[in-house]
Amino acid sequence: MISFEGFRAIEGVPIYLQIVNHIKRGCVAKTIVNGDSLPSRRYLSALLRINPMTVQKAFRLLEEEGLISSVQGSGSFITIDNERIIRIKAELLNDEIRKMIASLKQMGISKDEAVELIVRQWEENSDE
Amino acid sequence: MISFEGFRAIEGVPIYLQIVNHIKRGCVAKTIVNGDSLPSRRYLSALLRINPMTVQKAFRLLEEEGLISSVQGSGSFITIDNERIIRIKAELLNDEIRKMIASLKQMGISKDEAVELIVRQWEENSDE
DNA sequence: AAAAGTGTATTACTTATATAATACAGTTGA
DNA sequence: TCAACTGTATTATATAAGTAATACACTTTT
Repeated sequence: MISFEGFRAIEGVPIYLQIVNHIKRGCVAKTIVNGDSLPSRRYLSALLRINPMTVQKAFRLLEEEGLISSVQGSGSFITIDNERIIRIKAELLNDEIRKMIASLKQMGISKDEAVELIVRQWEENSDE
Repeated sequence: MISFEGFRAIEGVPIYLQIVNHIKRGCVAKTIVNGDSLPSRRYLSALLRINPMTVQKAFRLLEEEGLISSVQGSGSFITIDNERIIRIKAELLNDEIRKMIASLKQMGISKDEAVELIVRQWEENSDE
């Protein structure tokens, strides 16, 4: 069963998208693998204290992308292969880093400054 | 007059927030300084091809934060001091880097991998 | 003075996000 | 069998984001 232990909602980002990203990032990190079962919509909505329909929206998107498969009465499970994971990894990494670099450049930060700040902050947020 | 030449709308982020951030980041980068005048709401809305009320919302937020001052009939201009800029810089940098690190950690990326990816991508997006 | 520019305010509409309450259909397991 | 779980569907409501049209007050410029 896929875990949502470390899941922390971020304000300003739609929760259904955060659920989608949680799954995608887990696949990239190999903490989620093909065949893994997902918690039920009702269970997850109770765990995250959100509406079942919000979970349903996230699961529907994942199903439309072909990352999960759902069976009425039974449940949902991961359906993904390595080739797909590699593409998702590249896509997520590129988006995330590109946005941050664009932002820091707009702030007049140099490459070396950026690396310095990132290295310093990498350890700091270990426990939060 | 503050320039919006390099302004590129990012999908998924409210435009009024992007305008607010454009001003804040410009202040941090010192490309925008105290006393600079802003384009009028109507002019900027035409330039960015968005509704004047969307620009108004961004300007209202900036005014509520005390970063700009508006005079009816005349225009709007930047009102900010160095102490404020330092605080905004720390705030923006921290938020941006923290979010990226959190995301990359969820993807199982190591610190060294992250630095490598960022350094490589830093030059690549110079001309986009 | 008057036109043309400024900021500001109001109302209405569309879409997205999230919640809420039900209902129905299929599977599992005691 | 049947209760308890699954996924799925519908309808309604609330808030935020963004667009749209219009109006008014003020300042600048001619």
